Amino acid sequence: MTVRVRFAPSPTGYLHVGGLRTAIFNFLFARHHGGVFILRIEDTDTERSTQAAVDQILDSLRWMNIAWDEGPYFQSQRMPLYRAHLDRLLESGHAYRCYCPAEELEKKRKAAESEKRQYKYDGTCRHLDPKADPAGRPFVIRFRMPEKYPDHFDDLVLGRIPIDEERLDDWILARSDGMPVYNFCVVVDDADMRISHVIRGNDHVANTPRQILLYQAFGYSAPQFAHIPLIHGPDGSKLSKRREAEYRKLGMSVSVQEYARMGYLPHALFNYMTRVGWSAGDQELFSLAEFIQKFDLDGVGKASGIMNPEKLKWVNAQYLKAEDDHALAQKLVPLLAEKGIGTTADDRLAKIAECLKPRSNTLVELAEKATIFFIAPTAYDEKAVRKFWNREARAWLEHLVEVLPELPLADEAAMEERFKGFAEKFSAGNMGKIAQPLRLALTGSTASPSIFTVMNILGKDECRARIRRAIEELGKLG
RNA sequence: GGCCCCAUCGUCUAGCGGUUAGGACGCCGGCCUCUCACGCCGGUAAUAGGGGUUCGAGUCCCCUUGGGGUCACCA
Repeated sequence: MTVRVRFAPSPTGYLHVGGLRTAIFNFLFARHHGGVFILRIEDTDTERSTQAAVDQILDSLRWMNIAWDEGPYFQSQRMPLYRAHLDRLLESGHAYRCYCPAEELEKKRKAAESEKRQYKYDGTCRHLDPKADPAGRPFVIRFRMPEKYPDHFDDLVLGRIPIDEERLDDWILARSDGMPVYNFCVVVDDADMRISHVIRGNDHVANTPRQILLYQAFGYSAPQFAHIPLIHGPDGSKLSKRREAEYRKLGMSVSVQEYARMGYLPHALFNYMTRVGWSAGDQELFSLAEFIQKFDLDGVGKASGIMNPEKLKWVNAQYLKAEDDHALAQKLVPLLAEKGIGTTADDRLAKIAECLKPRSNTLVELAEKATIFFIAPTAYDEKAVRKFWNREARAWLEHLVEVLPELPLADEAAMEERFKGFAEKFSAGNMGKIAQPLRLALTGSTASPSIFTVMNILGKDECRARIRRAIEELGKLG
């Protein structure tokens, strides 16, 4: 049997990380088994579905490099298929028209609630003669619960799930406007698309019995179900778009595209998300090829996980360090442009990326640190000024400006040798005593890549200008 | 509240009857060092509780507790 799986988001907003994880699990499962990964947009809720959301979801998936093999299919374009299936159920008696007004049903529901009773549809229209339909009156289509049904189903990750205790009534298949409802469309579509495995969040387990009954009513065999654990926010509850403000404070988000904005690499996000709820021994970092080779449902745990932005950051830092310097430069260009720095992804920018990547967790951080190579410091760290800019420092910086023309800036190893000589002369061999005042002059702070790398990237002219400016400032200190 | 699911360090997890309960993030030390990082070395920290089963339970069963999910003419 060929594996066919699908990711079926509803386009009511951007792609959120929980959905992303479901997409990843399906994608990896398909690739691992040489199967087909299908994308289906569940837009039967015309009130809430938007084209903008569809675009955002597709963009996020593309950004994550999660490529689908079929689709996207849109449920809104498959009405004839649903109609035909509805008719089939109506004809076979597995469904019937219900004319109960929504308000009345709502009243009954409220009543049940106040009496602390479980609400169930009372079956008012269950035994109406289908031929005696009161023409013109609005109706919904309900499923006719069979007498007999399976007492459980087997979930690939959760195991045996009982359904005999399930609260099942004659639920609605199609709204009064004729639009079929989610629980109906999934089944028709999954059957029509010959889905072999339904891998989805375990917030869907309660829906599964109904869907299984529908398969049964149609005479279709049901796919295998795999309900993966949800990902929760730091407070332990389901990730919610409404909590976004709180998440932002913690350096996280529910929005996939937000991670792009925050400077995360798509594969880092991919790696992190996959590893919550799935593992293969002690390994933390996987290439896509490794994920495909190792991913399977038996590695999926049952317990839900909590999103940990700190670890995501670490994973991202790992991939940042491993990223090619020119590729990084490429990604940096637009971020620098936002800061008003116009540059191309040249060798110089690659060199900047190289020395900054072990010092950054995200692309945004990297771009931030990179500015110092384009814009001379306008202020100097006060504490550092007091500590490093003294009379000796001034003498040393003045000497440096003088000998600058003959220094081999491009040869960092040779520069280090020359500096050892300077250290002997100006600070009794203490490299720190000459490096720090210079670093302060060049960058305005006491933290930067190797001073030799900084000089190399800046070049002689820029170094001279910055050092002179520093000497000037130093002079004002008296 | 009914029903369902889950339960190993703060977090992600390994473990699939016999381990000094392992790894990772974080945190704390140390090393490296021109600063900051990276890296390396070390440390901190867990089997929710109670009953069983067994020669032997993190591993199997039951109960309690805790957490989560779900109860629409949403998906």
